[in-house]
Amino acid sequence: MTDLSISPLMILARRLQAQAPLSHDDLAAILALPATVRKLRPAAYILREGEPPTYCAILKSGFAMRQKLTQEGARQIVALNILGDPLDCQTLYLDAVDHNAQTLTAAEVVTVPRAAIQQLIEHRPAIAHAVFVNVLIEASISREWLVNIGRRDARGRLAHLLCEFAMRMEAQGLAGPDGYEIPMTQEQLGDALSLTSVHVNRTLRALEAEGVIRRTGRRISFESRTQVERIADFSPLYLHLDASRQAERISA
Amino acid sequence: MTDLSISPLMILARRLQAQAPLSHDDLAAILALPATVRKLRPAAYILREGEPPTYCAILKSGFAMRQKLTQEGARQIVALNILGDPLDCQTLYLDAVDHNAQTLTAAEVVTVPRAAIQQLIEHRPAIAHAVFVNVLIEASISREWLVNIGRRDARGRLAHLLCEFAMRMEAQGLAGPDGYEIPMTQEQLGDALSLTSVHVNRTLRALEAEGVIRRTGRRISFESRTQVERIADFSPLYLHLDASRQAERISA
DNA sequence: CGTTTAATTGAAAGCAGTCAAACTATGTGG
DNA sequence: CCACATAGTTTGACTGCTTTCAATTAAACG
Repeated sequence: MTDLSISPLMILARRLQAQAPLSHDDLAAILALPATVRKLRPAAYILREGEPPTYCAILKSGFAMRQKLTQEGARQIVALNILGDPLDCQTLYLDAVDHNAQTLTAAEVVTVPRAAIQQLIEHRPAIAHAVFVNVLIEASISREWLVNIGRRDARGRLAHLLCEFAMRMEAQGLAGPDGYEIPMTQEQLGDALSLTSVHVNRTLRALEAEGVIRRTGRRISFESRTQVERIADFSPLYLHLDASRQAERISA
Repeated sequence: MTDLSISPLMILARRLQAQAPLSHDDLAAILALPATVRKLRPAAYILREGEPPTYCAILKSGFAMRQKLTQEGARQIVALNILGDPLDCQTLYLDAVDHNAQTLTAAEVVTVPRAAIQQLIEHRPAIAHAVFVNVLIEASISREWLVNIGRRDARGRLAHLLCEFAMRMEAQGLAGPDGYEIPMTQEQLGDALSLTSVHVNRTLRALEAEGVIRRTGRRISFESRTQVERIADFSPLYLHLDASRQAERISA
């Protein structure tokens, strides 16, 4: 956790190392990547649907989302991203970006040319493995989101998002027992959950009134984590955190 | 299209070749994989949530789906698979299967040990590339499904599925201008679209009454493809078929 | 401070769900 | 070849969760 002199590429290295054990050579290769850091304001676009992918961005600070818009202008948030998440491994080998990526908060992004990442993957199996795992976990999360939006009512759906976010934040050391600040408006929560902001509001207050969560501004904490997880029908298998934790232990 | 003597692994080879140009050596390596063919009856499980992944299955004939169940027993179908689709590249590098895979119809599946595929990927960049593309396209489809379920009403949602399925079937040569037979009951359609079978029925009949689709049993054909695509807000970018087509042209 | 954005609340409307029943197709055994 | 069973489709009436519309309050920001 020394910080100022740290290479921005350490963010990427840490994430990949969490997914597969990397050799010193692998690490060195990652740290030798050409990288630039960009500071972004809230709601800034990182990727736009339809454009050809040219670089890969990793979130160094702040929060981001991926979203798609329908013809009628309705927005569906299809993923949330936090510290260390790569933002366009999802189009690493595709010829067009199929969704938009946008910051939720002010954020810093480490940018690496796509070709450089591709080369790394081609020559270093361990890195290929780690990137692969990252992509697979994201895919798993979006399957769970389908279940969440498709098969749970507003209460369960919201509770599920709160549980997922808590667990992912905790895995990055960004949340503790006192909860976390959720980096989105109730309207954005609605866009992620396919609810209106009005109903998100009512549902949040209902969970609060039930006494299972507490809120202070956008800070969420759990009065009874177990209760919320039961309401959410939450089982964390789909996050595949064990794999990461195991790899972390190995490489630690 | 010579058929009887054909190796079941040609199914896999064709699919991968459609995603990235493969050398003769790559092809030979694929065809040398240890493979077994299994015949499955309708509704047979191919993968179960929670079990450790041990092999990779490719659909040789028939149709399959991936689904997850909630605690309350509601089912959400999160993906549909047709000829040539690999069924568990989604857990190729994960330690637990996070969803169920099940046949829709009678089907044949080519089964390859996971370790063998992993080795191939490690030693052959072109194959790694092709498998990666497959996984990324699946992820893209599930993002579009999130939009579909989250942001379109029953009419648009159903129309969208009909368009997507038509296009994917056509890409595999399984559907022509006379439409295609959709390999699922209205209840299963409902499980894929987050609708009840009752409402799927009403919506299908409405589309038929509108005069934009025709139905004979489970055979669907389009009276006006353009109209249906407009209703569905369908734009095929997310299927990333261009990449496949390009690669096919190159390798043809 | 004034202005804008976000959160909150109430009342009414609507899309899809639920429940229940009839109808059709398919398949099986006698 | 028919009677029966089973699975799937179709239809109607009613209910309800969520949306829509509208207005108010609170918070954030320059």
